[in-house]
Amino acid sequence: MSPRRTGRRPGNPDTREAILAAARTAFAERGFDAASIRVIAAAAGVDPALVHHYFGTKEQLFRATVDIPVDPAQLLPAVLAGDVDGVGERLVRTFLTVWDSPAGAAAVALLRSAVANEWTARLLREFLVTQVLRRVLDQLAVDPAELPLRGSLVATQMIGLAMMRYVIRLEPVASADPEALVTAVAPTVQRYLTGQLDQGSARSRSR
Amino acid sequence: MSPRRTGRRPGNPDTREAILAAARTAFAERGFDAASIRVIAAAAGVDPALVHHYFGTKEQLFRATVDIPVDPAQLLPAVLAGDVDGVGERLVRTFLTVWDSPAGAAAVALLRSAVANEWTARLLREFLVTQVLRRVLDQLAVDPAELPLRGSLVATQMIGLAMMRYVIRLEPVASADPEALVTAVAPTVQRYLTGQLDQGSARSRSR
DNA sequence: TGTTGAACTCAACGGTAGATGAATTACTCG
DNA sequence: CGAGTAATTCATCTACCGTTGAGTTCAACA
Repeated sequence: MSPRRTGRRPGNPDTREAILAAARTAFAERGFDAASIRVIAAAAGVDPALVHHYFGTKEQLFRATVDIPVDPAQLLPAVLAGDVDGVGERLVRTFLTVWDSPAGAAAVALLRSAVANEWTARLLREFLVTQVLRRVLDQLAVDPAELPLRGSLVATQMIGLAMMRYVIRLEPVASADPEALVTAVAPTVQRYLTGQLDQGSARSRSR
Repeated sequence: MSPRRTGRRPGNPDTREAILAAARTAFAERGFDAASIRVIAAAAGVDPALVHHYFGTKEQLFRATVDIPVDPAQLLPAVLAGDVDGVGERLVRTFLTVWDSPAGAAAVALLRSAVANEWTARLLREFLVTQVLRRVLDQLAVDPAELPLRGSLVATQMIGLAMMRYVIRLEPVASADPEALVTAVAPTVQRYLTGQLDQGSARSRSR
C-alpha cells in the first residue's frame, strides 16, 4: 500500500516538458499525421523511444498536448457576465486572446488535426458542443429550439476566423490588430446569438 | 511537323477519368496526405503505376483534380449583378450551391489539404485573393483601402461555413437547408462587404 | 554497498508510402 | 503481316512511419 518508490527518482524532469513543448509545436505546425514522433524527439533532443516511455502511443501524446489548454469553464463566466448586448464583443475578444497566447498552439494543433483525422474531428465537435456552445447558450435567454442553430452559426464565424488567421494566414486578417477584428466580427457573433436570424439586419428585405 | 501518331491510340480513355474521379473522392474524404495513390488506383481499378503514367507526381495529380472546379469568372457576374444590397445573399447562395454540387468535392479536397500542407494553403490563398476576392470587390464601390480587410472578413465567414458544414460536420449546420443558411449568413457577408466595420450594426454602441 | 527502478538509448520489426523502370499487352497504321 | 507506340502491369527501390523490447546509466533508498 505504501508506495515503495526507490530507484533513480528525477534524472531531470525538464525532459518531459521539453517533449510536450516540441510535440505542441510540431502538431500545431504540421498536424497530427504529418508530425512524426521522430522529429518531435529530435526537436526535444531525446530518443524517439523515450517519447513512448513517457506518453504511450502517438494518440495519447496528442491528447496530452491538447488536453491542457484553456478551460472554457474558467473563461466563459467573464464573457457571459455583464450586459447581453456586449456578449458578442467579449466572446470574440476572449477568443482572440486565447488563440494569440502560447496556449493557442494547442488549439491550432487541434484544429489542424481535426481536418485530417476523423477521431480528432469528433474530439473537436464534442469539445465545441459540450464545453463551449452549451455553456454560452445556457446563459442566454433564447428560444431553446434555436440554440443549436445559433451555436453552430457562431462556430462557423469563430472557426473561420481561426482558420484564416492561424492556418491559412490570409492577410490582412492574419496580422491584424486584435481589437480591429473584435469590432469587425463582434456584431456578427452578437446577431447569431441574440439577433433575428430569419431576416436581414443590415438591410430590411421587406423595405 | 505532322505528328506521327501511330500505335495504340486509345485503349479506353475512360480510365483517365476514372482515376481523376477516384482521386477527387479520396482527396475530398481524406485530404492530401492521407489519400494514397495506391487506394486511388484501387478505387479506379488500375495499377498504381498507371496513375503516375497519366499524371506524374502525386502533387500534379492533386492539382489536376483541383484545377477543374468552378471558374469564379463564370459565377461572379451573376452574383454581382443587381442591387448592391442583395450581393451578400446571392454570394452565400451561389457558394452553397457550388459546394453542394459534385464539383464541391474538389473544393472540399482543396480546403482539407490546405490545412495539412503548406503549399496547398498557399494555393488556396492565391486562389482566394486573385480569383474571388479581387473580382468581387472590384465591382463594389468601396474605399480601396478597405478592400483587403473586407475581402478577408468575407473569407473568414465563408471558409468557416464550409469547414463546419463539409469538414467538421457540426450539426445542425451540416445538414441544414441551404436557404436557411442563406438567410442566416447573408447579412453577415453583406455587412462585411458594404456595411460599417468600425461599429456594431445589430445594435448601436453609442445609442 | 548493493539493490531497485526510473530515465534513457540502441537496434530492429513490420508496414506503408511515393516513385521508377523494365516488361507485357493490344490497338493502329503502313 | 509487321512495326511502332500508347496503355497497362509487375516487381522493386528507397525512405519513413509507429512501435517494441532488450540493454545501459545512474540517483535514491535499505
